[in-house]
Amino acid sequence: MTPTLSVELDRSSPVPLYFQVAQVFEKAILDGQLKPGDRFENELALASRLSLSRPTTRRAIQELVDKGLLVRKRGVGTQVVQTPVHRPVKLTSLFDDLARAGQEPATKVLEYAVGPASDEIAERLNLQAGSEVVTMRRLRMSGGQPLALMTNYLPASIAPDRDELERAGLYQSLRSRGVHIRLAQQRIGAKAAERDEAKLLDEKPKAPLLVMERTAFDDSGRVVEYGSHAYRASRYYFDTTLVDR
Amino acid sequence: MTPTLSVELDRSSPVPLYFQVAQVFEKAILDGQLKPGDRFENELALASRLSLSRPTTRRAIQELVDKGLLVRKRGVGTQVVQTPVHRPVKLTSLFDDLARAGQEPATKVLEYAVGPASDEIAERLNLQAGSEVVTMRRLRMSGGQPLALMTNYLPASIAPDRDELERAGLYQSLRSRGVHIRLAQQRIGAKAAERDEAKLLDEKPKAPLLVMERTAFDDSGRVVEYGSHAYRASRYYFDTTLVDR
DNA sequence: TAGTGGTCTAGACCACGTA
DNA sequence: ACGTGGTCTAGACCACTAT
Repeated sequence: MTPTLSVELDRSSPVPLYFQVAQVFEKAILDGQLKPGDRFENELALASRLSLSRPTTRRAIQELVDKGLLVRKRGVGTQVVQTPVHRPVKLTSLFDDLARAGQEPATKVLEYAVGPASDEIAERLNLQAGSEVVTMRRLRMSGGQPLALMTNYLPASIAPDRDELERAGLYQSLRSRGVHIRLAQQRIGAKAAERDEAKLLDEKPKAPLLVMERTAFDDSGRVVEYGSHAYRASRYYFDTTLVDR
Repeated sequence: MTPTLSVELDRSSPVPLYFQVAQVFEKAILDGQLKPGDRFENELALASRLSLSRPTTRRAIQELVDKGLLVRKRGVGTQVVQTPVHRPVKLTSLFDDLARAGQEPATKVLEYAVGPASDEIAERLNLQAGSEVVTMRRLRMSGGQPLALMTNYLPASIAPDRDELERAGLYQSLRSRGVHIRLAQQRIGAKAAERDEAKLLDEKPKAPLLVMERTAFDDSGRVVEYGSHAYRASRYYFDTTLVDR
């Protein structure tokens, strides 16, 4: 039997109603109050029970479908997925991820340089050739061990200075400068470690590395950052959830 | 200047209006009719121009935001992203991807076995221990070269037979059996090739491989497939797009 | 203040799957 | 035939940003 969850809504809150509803059910699913395979209340019944319009209720449910917690089948109904996902994919940086997981990340800034962009970097950042660009190379540590070697390029106009970079992550620094990253294109692959990479990451030369290239955009659609990262294969992976809508 | 795109709608078509609208603008962006950085028509104007309601228009725009082609900024407007994404991430299999790219994939089925599931596989497929499971090991070729070594486990009740597997991809076979995959959880990492993997993939032992583990669910939330794939790092990568909503 | 996107309402009709 | 999700309408009010 599917339990009927009590949902308390705060209409004076700035948090959207659909989000409040989604949160309650997300928690119920992850807590196990709603079990894998359980039938979910249908939209109309739920809307009526919560005194909400159907579109608002529908949007709440859709949030959970997009997160991979619910599955809908036309003409049939909505059900809780058998193995609800553990880690939703979000638009955060590695630093944020680790900080949230309580891993106490630390960053060593190996290089921080300002200068005219090479043709390749100018193109990747969508800047005119020769524009001022900050190049940074950092070693991310976690649990006392090297985890990732990260090379990033940013337009000099928005790049955080070296001190700030040491304290916070790159993304956090950008946020505090009013730059809001809204979109990222990533390419994930693998390669063998070069000699210098291996040395920095405490791996053997030709050890397998997980590599990620990322281009990040702000809410005006401008390129904010291009990064090329290499992770120790033994210590990192990417989780993704794909939904067919 | 932002050109005003003419949009022809077919209200008798089974294709949703929001989708028809989204398609027209997606094509315009990818064709370059709408250029990176261009201001996009605002919702209300577009709705009125197309004689559509605002929610329908909004949904069309949202589709393109989710695909990483547009960026919206509250109080400001909507703009075309500087470097529109080339490959949207979809819920398809490698076979579908390659077929679409005209690479003429071919699959060699190395192993096809039916038998009781091990404890680990039973758990991954959310089946009772000892349930009948099909284990398949396949080598995917592309352009005459090995590309990926794929090991998959499926409940015997829905698994395609060996012949069908050779002809079509796994996902296409499942679709033709009425199994619709709606959700996939993926974990992407890297590792060094084992001796047997290296031999099959025409790589040296310890060569870097890109590995992906995937659990796929159907529209009832049941586990349909668990797969563990290894790709030659030199020949494959994953593209993903993340959007902050 | 004007213009934009973000949210919300209260209905409606249709398509699909199951019984 | 019935119940479900999928789509669509025609409005409304609010929050944020720039001028």
